[in-house]
Amino acid sequence: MGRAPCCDKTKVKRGPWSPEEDSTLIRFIETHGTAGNWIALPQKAGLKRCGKSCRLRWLNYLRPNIKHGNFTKDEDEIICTLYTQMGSRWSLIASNLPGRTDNDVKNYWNTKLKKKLLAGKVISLTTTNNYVNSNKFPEKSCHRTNPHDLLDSSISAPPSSSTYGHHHHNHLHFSSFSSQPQMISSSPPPFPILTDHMGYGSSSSTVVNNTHEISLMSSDPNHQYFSHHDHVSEFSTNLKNSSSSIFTSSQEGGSSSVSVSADNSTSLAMENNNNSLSADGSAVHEDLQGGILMDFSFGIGGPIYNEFINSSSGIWFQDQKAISHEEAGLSYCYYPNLGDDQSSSYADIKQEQGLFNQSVINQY
DNA sequence: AAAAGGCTCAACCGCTCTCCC
DNA sequence: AGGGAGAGCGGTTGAGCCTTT
Repeated sequence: MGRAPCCDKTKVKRGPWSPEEDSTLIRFIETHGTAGNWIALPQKAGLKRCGKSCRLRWLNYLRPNIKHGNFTKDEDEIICTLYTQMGSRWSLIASNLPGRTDNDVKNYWNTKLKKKLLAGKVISLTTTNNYVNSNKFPEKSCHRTNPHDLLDSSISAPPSSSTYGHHHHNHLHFSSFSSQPQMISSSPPPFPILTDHMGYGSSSSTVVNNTHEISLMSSDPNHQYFSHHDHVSEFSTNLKNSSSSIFTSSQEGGSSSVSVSADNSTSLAMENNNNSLSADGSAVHEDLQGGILMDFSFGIGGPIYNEFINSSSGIWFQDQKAISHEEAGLSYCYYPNLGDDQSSSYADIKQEQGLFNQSVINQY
């Protein structure tokens, strides 16, 4: 048995507010305040509205100093950071953004920011960030949301038995696809980590007519998209000649990717905020030693893609821990010939898994 | 030009929390 | 301590606008 409704739904107006209703509500509240009783307010104000509707209209639209639209990059970062810290607690998140309402932040997240995140265009997430006033954030009801909750996920490609500390051969075993995410290690990787705390973007590398193409998207508004065909062959050579190198995109919230052509040559794409300087990887791989391709931190990263075998997989790192796609909240594939249909992508990957293991892992 | 599909966001719903008697 | 009522919150909806075909 449910709770009694707050008002008679048949006797109150619903739907969009008219300018007249808005001005009536504004005038009343400016004169009398809410008196701490929204339920009684509409009758006193002469509005044929539910008290909850009045409250919502005032808080989300009519009260002074409300900002709408045009979220700034800083606001993006705050929202994303707080979301990872506390989950969808929109009112708390909004309380850290002057002039923003919980409804606005929620809508912005659901319609735009989540997509930006998927595209790798947002985020500088730092574990030390603490925008939250702890007084407003009672531990009692605190729930943290794992990044994988950020996004719908239907593919999991957990690198199940691999360890990333093996320096001689790369034991990236994608032994089975499981619906359960599997942590492959919880220890920090035993090698240097380059970190670009400013960078966030995305990258992809594909093979077209047996030629590697690398594309990058930068957070730099002047270099939103660029490609680095010129560096590919040189870098591919470096990659092939390195029997035990770690290739890291080394950025926070950025990404890296690899492509493998039919002749088993490879190319690597990386993104960070320094755009072209490290886009071909040359600036970041020289000092590193190890055995696998990876991406650190929160970003979309580490996908390994081979269009000839129609597969995609990879390893993600978050807070220097190896995690699966699903744990990273990134278990999707938007690669052209996998399509946006996540379920079919999963089927494709699953079907081609064995071939994928052979062709790709042998590169490292 | 029209239809279909996608997107946005204000508004609603129903639940939990908090306060007060 | 228990219960009722209002406030607050997050999830969801759907009308209207925009874009694509």
